[in-house]
Amino acid sequence: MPETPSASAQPPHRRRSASSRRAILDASLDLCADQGYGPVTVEAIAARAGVSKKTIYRWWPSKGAVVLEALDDAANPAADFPDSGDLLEDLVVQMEGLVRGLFSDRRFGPALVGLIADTQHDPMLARGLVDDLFGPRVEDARRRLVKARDVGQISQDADPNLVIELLYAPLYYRLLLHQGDLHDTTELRVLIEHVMRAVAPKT
Amino acid sequence: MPETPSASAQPPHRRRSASSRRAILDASLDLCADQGYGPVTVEAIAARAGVSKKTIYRWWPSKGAVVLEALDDAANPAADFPDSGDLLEDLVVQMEGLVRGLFSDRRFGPALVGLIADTQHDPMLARGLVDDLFGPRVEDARRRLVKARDVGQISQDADPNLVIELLYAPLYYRLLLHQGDLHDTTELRVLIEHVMRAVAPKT
Amino acid sequence: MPETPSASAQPPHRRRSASSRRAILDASLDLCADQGYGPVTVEAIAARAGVSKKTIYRWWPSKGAVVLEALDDAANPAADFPDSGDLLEDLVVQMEGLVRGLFSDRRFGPALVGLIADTQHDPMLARGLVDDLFGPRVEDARRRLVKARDVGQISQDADPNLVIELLYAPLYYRLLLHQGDLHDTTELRVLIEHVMRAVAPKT
Amino acid sequence: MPETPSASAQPPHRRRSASSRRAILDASLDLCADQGYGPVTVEAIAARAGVSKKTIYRWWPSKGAVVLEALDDAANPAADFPDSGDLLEDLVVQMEGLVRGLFSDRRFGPALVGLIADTQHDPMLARGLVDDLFGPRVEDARRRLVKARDVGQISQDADPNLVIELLYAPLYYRLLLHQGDLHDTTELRVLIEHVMRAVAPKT
DNA sequence: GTGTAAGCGAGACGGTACGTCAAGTCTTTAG
DNA sequence: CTAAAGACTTGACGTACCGTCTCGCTTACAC
Repeated sequence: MPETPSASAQPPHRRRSASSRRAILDASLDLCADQGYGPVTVEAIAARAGVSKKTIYRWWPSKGAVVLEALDDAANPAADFPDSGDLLEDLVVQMEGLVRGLFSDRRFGPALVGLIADTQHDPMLARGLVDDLFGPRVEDARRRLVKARDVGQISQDADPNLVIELLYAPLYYRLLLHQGDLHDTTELRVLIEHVMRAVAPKT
Repeated sequence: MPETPSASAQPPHRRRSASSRRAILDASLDLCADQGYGPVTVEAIAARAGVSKKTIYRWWPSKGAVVLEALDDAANPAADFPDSGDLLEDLVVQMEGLVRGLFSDRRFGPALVGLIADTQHDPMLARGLVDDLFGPRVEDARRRLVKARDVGQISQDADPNLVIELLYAPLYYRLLLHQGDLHDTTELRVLIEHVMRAVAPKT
Repeated sequence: MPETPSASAQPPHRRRSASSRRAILDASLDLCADQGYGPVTVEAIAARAGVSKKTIYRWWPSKGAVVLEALDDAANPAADFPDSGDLLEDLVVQMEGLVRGLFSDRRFGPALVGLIADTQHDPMLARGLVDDLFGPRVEDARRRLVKARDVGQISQDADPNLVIELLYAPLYYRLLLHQGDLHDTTELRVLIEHVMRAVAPKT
Repeated sequence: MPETPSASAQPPHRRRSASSRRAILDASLDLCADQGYGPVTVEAIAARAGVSKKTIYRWWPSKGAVVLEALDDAANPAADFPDSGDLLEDLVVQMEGLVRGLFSDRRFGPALVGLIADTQHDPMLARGLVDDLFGPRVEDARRRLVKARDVGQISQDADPNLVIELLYAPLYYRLLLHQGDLHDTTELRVLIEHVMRAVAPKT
């Protein structure tokens, strides 16, 4: 019997410092909160994290990549899409959580906006943003909507992707142009109700 | 009243060069088209416009202000919101024009996205963007929607501002995240129809 | 009749700052005196001169070029080779001055030694050192020796270049290997007398 | 007393790798030959020797110390000063050997020059250079000259140290300033003859 | 008409940050 | 315990732009 039968050895990096990584990710979001994304520099992240620039450049290609990983890392815990059976209430709950993160936590909103801007001239970063940060979360929402459609809560014709855009795009629109609005839950509920009306099942 | 007889109170600069201004605005958009907004520098704008940096800094406080004025300048001609009486068709026409500008003309989309990003750490620029570029155009749309509501084409309860967001936010959402999609007019029409259904007048 | 007939206009740089140049040259020698040539950095020169690094790199290709110009600049005043008719006394006077500069002024010796070292991997700098710094001074000495030979003070067979090496090489030898010796004038005179004996005219 | 029975009191390091040492010394001279002393780095030496940087730093304090040991090691075999009774011919033979090493072997000249430069800000290295590399060889020469003086081949007044400087300083002078000259044996013989004339015994 | 003062091109300047390189230290893994 | 591998902090490298600041030149206005 061969030892370690299915074990495949792949030590890609040897001994990367977990504490440095943590400090860098934390520092990057803290600085975004303080000054906004734009003025943040790799130099400043390194200084605040108590880390050398080289260590940052060893593991990330750019400031954007650091912030992206930091956001992904920070957002992970709040991942799962609720599923109580009541689509409208589930959407309210999920989007309220998102809004809280984007608008209230000064660490997330500015960071995300700046990141989006950087993707305009950094295709790799754009890939990362869409695939790693937005992708899984959009997929969660899509699954929830497909399920709702299957049980007849929304119209058979409704395109989940379009619904997602109708729901979430206004959030980002406000985040970008009126940084800090939409604290009001009522407003959010009104938005969702409108979208639900647009895709209501045909009687 | 003979005060300020012939003075029309606008001699702010006495001998500003119109040709330099043109060259600068053109150069800024051209460079945005070539490389995206981020990598564009005042230095490069000056060089391409055949102008000294000093001349740029004399009239604009930052690269963002230049690009903002350039966009405003370029977008002005295509301003007026159509009003044929048929709201849906008017929206289709107007939004198709907008989409064409944002997605097809490589000079506008990237410039606008980068501009939005810069507003995150430049409040003056944010004011300028909302007041000068978006403001008048949103107001046009709002007026058209109020009129449609008055004649009963959409529900009395419908909030024009919310409708505007439902319509336009998805455009910007795609512009930012999937730079280049939504060439398809059909897709655009589907979006508008959904929103119209959300605010359809109650029978 | 043409005005300013032979005047040729050639403004190579426009408005180079003389005060920055002075500050940079002074700072470079001061730092050499403090720490020796090796540890001196362009960064430190810039900081001490109150000047930006860019200003240094605009006018000089390397630290070595700065120090070379600084040395040349500082040594210029003491240029002329004495000529009293008495070769031996002239040599004593001239070499004493040189020794004083190289061994006593902490700014010159270390700077020169480090410069020589850098020439080993910088051919441009080597050219500059030989042509600009050593060249004119060696030529002065050569002329004095040729004159002495013409009037029969040294042998007709004596090669001025060899005499120069016999005289000056020991100085540099000590400078490099026993940094700081040879304060003693007597010792210097003994050296010169030996060399004079080697090239004494044949009776 | 049976303590430390066969110990000959030299276990400073218990298991130093002789092959690593050889590889490091060789690599350091090879790199000096390729690029000159200045640009050589400990990193590059380690890489070329197939050795970790730590191993170099464990046994040597600096790049200079490595190169010094490498030079000493390489030069040792050719050490002994010839003594045929004819001082002039002995000098020619010895100095020709030296010149061959310094000027013809691209490994030695540049390495030595760079080393000398480093001594200007590294007193320990200066000690090592004078004591280990130059010291024994100068002492050899001094002994030969004292012997020549004792048998009346040179003047009783001649200071061996001064003679050494008159002979060897021009070599280093040329090595430093005209890297690569003096291949010509005739020139060398002329130099020696001049010095001999300077210290010829009085009638 | 002719100063004269502004706009203008050019570009040097003091800075900040870039992304890279090497120094010298330290830790982990293998022998 | 030594050695390789290589991650780490530090600090300088040489470059790119920033935004400010003279320079002369041209040019439109006010005398």
